Amino acid sequence: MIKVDGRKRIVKARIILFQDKMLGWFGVFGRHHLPWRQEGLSSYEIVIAEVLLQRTKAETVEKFHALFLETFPSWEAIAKADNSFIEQQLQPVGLYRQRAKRLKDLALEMVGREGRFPSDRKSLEQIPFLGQYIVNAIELQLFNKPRPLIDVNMTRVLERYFEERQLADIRCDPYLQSLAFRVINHPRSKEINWAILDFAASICKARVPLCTSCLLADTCTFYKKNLF
DNA sequence: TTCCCGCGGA
DNA sequence: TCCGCAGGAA
Repeated sequence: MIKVDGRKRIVKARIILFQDKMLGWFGVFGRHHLPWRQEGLSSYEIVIAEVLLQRTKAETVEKFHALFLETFPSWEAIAKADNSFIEQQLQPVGLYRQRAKRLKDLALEMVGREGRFPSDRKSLEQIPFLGQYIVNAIELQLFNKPRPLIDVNMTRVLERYFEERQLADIRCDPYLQSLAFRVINHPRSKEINWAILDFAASICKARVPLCTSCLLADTCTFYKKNLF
């Protein structure tokens, strides 16, 4: 590692090694079947998936999201539905009261915009329910820009393999933000993002990481420190 | 910083 | 039982 601006900067070769390993792993073990990763989805379908995925396991959303899209096929359908009905439909995935209210606000806004998302980041962040994560997800998936999907899972993987963050809030940590961007800044940005999320869910798990079946263990900071 | 919430795995 | 989960807003 090299010191830059008083902080250790991870060398490029280590980033490239991580990217290559992740892409290789993703080809074999990635969750390619997840419905919101298929080609040709509308912006509505993509954003609804992100809304449902908040603090909710992908496996849970997977079983639920087709039914939800059937019930609410468009922003208009949500915008004109009763709040109590939206709550009722969201109940199986939890966080249903908050989600229903915010989703309705978002739907009303999107009806006013005729379903089109603005392409600049500042305008996106003005729209209700669109925080840093979902804005990144929109830029990544709708506008094909390299953007990191920094959630607790990606954070855990990056902290274990590279180095721990400085701040409690992952959205405000400049080290984590810049590291994540370097890692996903690649022609196959979308796949690397998904690879890290899948890898976090099935190998680099929060409670019991499966280091013995991890292809990155030999170069992993966390593994070396804990000597599994 | 805290709350929101049901689900599934350990 | 308990813990953690593709976050955002107050």
